[in-house]
Amino acid sequence: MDIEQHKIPQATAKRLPLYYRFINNLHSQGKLRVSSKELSEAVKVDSATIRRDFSYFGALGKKGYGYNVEYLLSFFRKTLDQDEITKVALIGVGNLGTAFLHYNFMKNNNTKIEYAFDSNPEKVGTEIGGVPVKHIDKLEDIVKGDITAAILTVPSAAAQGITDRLVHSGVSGILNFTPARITVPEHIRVHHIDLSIELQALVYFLKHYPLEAGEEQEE
Amino acid sequence: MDIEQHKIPQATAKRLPLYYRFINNLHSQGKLRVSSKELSEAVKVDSATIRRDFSYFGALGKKGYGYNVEYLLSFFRKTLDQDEITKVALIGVGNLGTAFLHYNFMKNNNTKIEYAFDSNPEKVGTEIGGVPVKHIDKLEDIVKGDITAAILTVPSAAAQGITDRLVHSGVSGILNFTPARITVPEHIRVHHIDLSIELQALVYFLKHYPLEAGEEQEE
DNA sequence: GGCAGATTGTGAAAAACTTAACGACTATCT
DNA sequence: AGATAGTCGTTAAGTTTTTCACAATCTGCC
Repeated sequence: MDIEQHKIPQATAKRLPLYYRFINNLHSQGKLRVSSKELSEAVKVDSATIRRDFSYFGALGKKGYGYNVEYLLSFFRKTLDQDEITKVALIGVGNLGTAFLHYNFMKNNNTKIEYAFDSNPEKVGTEIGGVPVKHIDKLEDIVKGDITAAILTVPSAAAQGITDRLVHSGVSGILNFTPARITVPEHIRVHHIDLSIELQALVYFLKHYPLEAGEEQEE
Repeated sequence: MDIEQHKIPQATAKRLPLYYRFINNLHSQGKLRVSSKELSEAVKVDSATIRRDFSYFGALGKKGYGYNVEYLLSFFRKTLDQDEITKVALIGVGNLGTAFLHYNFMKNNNTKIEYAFDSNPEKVGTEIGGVPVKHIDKLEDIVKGDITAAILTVPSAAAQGITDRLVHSGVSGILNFTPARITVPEHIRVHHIDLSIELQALVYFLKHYPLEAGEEQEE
């Protein structure tokens, strides 16, 4: 089964959590069916792309009818949540880290932030958004063998050092919010999200790609 | 000149701010020249892609030599900063909003957050990261005609309402950090960044696309 | 039961993006 | 001066992603 999964395009994989959330919304609103066109308007993805994305998983809909929300939801739950919850650690309880901890993650979600780490003694020992804050010195002890992924919200000067310790403690993925581009062994996956770059890119697009009626938006 | 700019692929445009920052770093480290290979290792983008990206702007480098850091920097400054600074407003001074305000934006940057808005009377009137916090009721008065883009860091229930007010006040771009997919007229550009989806996508990739030696990383 | 209208799933084409490969050129070493 | 190693810009090939467009087929109504 894992072999076949490889046929799902990465672009599709990135949209799955988005679909999942909106289907969840529809379900809690009591909606029974939805068409690719409706969904398209809600998530801002072309309806043909949605149908194509869904089709990678087989025939989830019915012609002339659309998709059954209940069925779609249970399908996504099975596909995305897959067995067990992924345990995550968050490093760096500044403003950004705190924002993450307050996010209501467990809703519709296959991930749980188990621990946060910081070096500030005023924060260590407290609990934020239900997540205990540990001292950064304990990183290896606590993470080792138990945690799969890490969210990196430390100052960029500390990024590579903490990364090395995370890799050494066996995490397989890092969500890097620092401006530093961290270096990791080949088997570790890193996604970078850089707030400053996102803003600059938006501004560049505003200046150089003014939207005319009919042009579409992208992520 | 603006007409020709349209030939730059969007994928390239998104990488420009990243290149810009690293070239800046190199420059402040006193480095005089850099090759696409070196740069590739620093920013984690294939060296051929970098050469291709740069080439959209003409011949910036010298064969057998590489790129002159000083020249590259002045070129990017001209291209990205383009005349004047873009004025930005931030709506919602929660943890995420505060993180943004503390970001050192003006460094290497063509954008400035001029005002923040919130409804909390304890925050209104203060200044965070050098940015004055105004009451949300004043949004239209202050934004109108002066502000080009907005960063939306409000609770998702408020997202569409604030969006409508921003559009009405004449902003052309919105960086939306709420999980809601907002609806705007066609001439307004929206970039969505959804923290929860980023985490879920990372986890999905970890489970279904385990990295082997030789596979590459993407954003 | 039958028909009008709706909507999927997908083949095929187009578009967008990345990567490999190489000719042309530079710098430096001996 | 010639040899060597390094590097760009670009052509061409490859890959991935999006979009079009429509037959197949289901629903809902009469």
